[in-house]
Amino acid sequence: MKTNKTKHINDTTTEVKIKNAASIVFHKKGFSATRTRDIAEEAGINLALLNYYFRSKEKLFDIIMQESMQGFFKSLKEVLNNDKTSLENKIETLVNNYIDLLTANPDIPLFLLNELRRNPDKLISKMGMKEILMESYFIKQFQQGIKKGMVAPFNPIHFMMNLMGMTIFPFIASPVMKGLGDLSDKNFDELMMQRKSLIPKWIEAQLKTK
Amino acid sequence: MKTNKTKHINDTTTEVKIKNAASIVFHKKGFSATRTRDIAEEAGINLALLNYYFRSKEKLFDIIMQESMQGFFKSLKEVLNNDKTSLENKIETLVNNYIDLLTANPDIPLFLLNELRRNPDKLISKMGMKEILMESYFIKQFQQGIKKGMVAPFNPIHFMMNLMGMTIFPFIASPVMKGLGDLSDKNFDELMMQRKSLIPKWIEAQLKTK
DNA sequence: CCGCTATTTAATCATTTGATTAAAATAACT
DNA sequence: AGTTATTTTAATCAAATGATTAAATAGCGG
Repeated sequence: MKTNKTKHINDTTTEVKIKNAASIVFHKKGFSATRTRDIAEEAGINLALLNYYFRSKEKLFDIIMQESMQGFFKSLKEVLNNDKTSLENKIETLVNNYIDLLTANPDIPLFLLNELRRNPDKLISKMGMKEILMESYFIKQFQQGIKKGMVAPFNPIHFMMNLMGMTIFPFIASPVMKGLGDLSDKNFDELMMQRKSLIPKWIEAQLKTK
Repeated sequence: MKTNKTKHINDTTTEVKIKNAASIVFHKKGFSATRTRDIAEEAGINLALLNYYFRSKEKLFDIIMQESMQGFFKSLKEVLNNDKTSLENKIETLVNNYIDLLTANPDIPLFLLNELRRNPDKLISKMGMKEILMESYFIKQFQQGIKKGMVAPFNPIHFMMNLMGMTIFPFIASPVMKGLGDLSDKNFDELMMQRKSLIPKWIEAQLKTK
């Protein structure tokens, strides 16, 4: 089998080339619309190689999905659980991180959300979603804020919906937004940069609104 | 051809049955993942009928897409252009309308956004997106608000991103939200009902935030 | 009832597409 | 160089799938 890695001293392994290609194509077209041949072409390899390295389209997809998912939620996990930063700082950091991430990879959220709908339970529970938020240091700070009267008492999931909605949605709906606002790609990116500082202010105004 | 409708005195026309079925299946699975056979089965008709009434899968899809799109933006158009309602009232009405619409049809936004990415230009320009917002009565009110100092001076597209983000995104990302917040379907719907009154308040707080 | 048209069906095609296989090429190692 | 293991290729398969065709059925005016 493929135990020996010393073969490819040059460049990247064929396996990695395939994974990178698969990532690009899957992200852009989703599972059903991508042909294994598309991936092979993108990777510059023969179709059979794909089935040689990964047993099937499904298997390859699962790997890409898993990694994309982890990549996406890694930042969320880390920031929410940092016990050295304030609530305000967490908001700023999250917004900044995600706007940067999505400006560079605008296809990821729609990809994830689509494929999550295909089988919600498996991936959601596997990622330990519940723990990410509800058992985070952030939640403690949020509750504290409520107790002290600094934060209006509402379900923290509303907060996440607002933060993610304002941050992520514009990327998902970018064609609509560009259409509505008559924006060029450059205009759009500029607006998103502005939002790095705007969204935290808006969120903080919300937190105090009762 | 199919000029005579007197045949089907009962129930709905076969053509309508197919369209309804297509709408359901396309909304749920998207273009690539739906098989024409799925639609035929859902409609309770023979596969060949689908190609008899609509010449191809593409043609049928284009019709469904067109109607879904119009259905979705109808409310937006009307509300934004109503010259008898206040800014605040428009916000409330939009949030209420869309939360009701999406509670009943949660699959629509992801469907639209997916297929919009497949060919943005055609549909966006066809819908007259630019006019919907930038030439609306709403925009005049928004500018007025800025002049009077009641509204902070930022690009109104930010406002749309926030409104739609906070309203629509939770439905698109419902599996994630349910996971993060450990919510049952019922819990989720209850939260969304709460948001009908929360979002307008948050938006108004944002409008004043500078 | 007859003849005509619209509708519906069953059977079949042609293409696409995921997967496999056997052979060739390449690298690794002695 | 010779031998073995690994990687890559070309050719092919089988199933899925969109589409077509020709025949059957049903409604309707005369």
